[in-house]
Amino acid sequence: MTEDFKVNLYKALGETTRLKIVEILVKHPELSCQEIVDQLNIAANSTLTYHLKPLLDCGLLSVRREGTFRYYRLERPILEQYAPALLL
Amino acid sequence: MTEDFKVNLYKALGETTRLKIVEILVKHPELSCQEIVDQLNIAANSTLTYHLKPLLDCGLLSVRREGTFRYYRLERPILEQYAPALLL
DNA sequence: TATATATTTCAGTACTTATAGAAATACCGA
DNA sequence: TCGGTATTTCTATAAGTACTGAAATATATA
Repeated sequence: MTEDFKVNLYKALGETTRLKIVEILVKHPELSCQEIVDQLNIAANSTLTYHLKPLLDCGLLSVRREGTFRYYRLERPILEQYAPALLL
Repeated sequence: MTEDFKVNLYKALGETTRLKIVEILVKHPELSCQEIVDQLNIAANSTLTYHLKPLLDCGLLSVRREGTFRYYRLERPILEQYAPALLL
């Protein structure tokens, strides 16, 4: 496990919008892009895509495609290991 | 526990120099400013002071004064709760 | 094929952060 | 009080980040 991995993981969690995304996904098995945007204070879907990237890159989220939708879900074991306080 | 607290804590951990400070202090009971600088890739003490602030503000570090020295130590219970992987 | 919906990519901008050197502050011992 | 050491504050700058609207891409369906 490289040092950069941990920095990137905590950097991903250390931003208001991204932490909210994680907290929303703690409460739902999976959500589409639009369903997540609807629960955030952001004006553009492109902002969500921008924030999803670091969360996906460090393995905190994964994605499932279904038609034109993409459903995002939390990888709970990773969160459990690195930031268990967020699962409560 | 406010939302901002968690964001600030993970933001504090989500930066290379600050994560290194935490990892150094995992291995030592307490260290002075200069002792920490000597183990980091930074050229100025002012840079250390800059990084200590967010770590102190979120309660991950505490400080003890002794003469002209200040000794920094890790608040392990906080790290245990929010980022236990860093204690290993 | 054409249209509609969902999401991402692109380009620009405002804002924030990391770094450093110099000056200031704090404390100690001679 | 003076000189020395430890640390912080100040100021500036370069680099990185968050956000947006518009355009592009992808998929489903009529």
